[in-house]
Amino acid sequence: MPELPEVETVCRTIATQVVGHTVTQVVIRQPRLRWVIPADLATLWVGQTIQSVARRAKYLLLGSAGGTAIFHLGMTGRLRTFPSDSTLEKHDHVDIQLSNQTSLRFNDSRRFGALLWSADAPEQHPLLARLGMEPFAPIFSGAWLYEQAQRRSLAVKQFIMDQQVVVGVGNIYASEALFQVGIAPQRPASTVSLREYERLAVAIQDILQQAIAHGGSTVRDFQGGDGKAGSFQQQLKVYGRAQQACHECGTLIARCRLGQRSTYYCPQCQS
DNA sequence: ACTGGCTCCTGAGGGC
DNA sequence: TGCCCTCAGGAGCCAG
Repeated sequence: MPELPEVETVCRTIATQVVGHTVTQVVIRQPRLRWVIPADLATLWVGQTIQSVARRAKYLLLGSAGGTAIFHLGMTGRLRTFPSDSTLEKHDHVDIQLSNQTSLRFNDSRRFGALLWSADAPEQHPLLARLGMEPFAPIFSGAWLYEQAQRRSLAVKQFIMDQQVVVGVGNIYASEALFQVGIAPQRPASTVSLREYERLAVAIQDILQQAIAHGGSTVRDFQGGDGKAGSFQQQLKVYGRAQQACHECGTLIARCRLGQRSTYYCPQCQS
């Protein structure tokens, strides 16, 4: 699925393709995404010139004078430009036709994605207002994680996946980052030391950087703009490796569920 | 104020 | 070959 690195890539790519162009028509074939696309979105958007494309967490923000369109790619969402007359494919739910004869097309087989509209400053939209820190923000640090973790009894893996704490750490990366620093995923967040959070913060950034370098991580669903699956999955040390030998110590990788999510760890290396 | 469980959806993969 | 069942997951929402 699109993780933070992939969303950033999509953001940069479409920015070069849509900024400065005017929306001439919005075709909605399937309005029922994670939330129903607002009925007045097409009316509000048509005639607007896209002035900016930005990312906040995994949300993509297409700004114009009259408001901001907010996309989320969910797990299987893809957002690409095509010539306006190009052939439709299955799950092509929305087309934003632009004045340069291209169409920004949203395809999402599982429909966990979203397309919403914000008339006001998008950062005040309910979905964005309470988001946590960007992992590459200069002030993101172990000290900050440590501070946030006090009085939090939930598992540290769920804590770093909490979008109100730090954004963009998905299920795969959470398991991998915790393995990298030797912290057991089920430990209550408040029991992790400052020193450990300092290493964990670095590991989160490191894992995300690696994923970018390898073109994404998705085990099953993600395909990059070139249609190739990302290769980062081959770098995974624990995710999806239940009952296989740990690369570090040979102990069998364990699997458990935390917050309804598959969680992988080495019982020997992580404590 | 937190936490855990539920929910949306389709497609992959396994068993037979 | 095909059918059916299970599982996967981002993350907001809500009940406890």
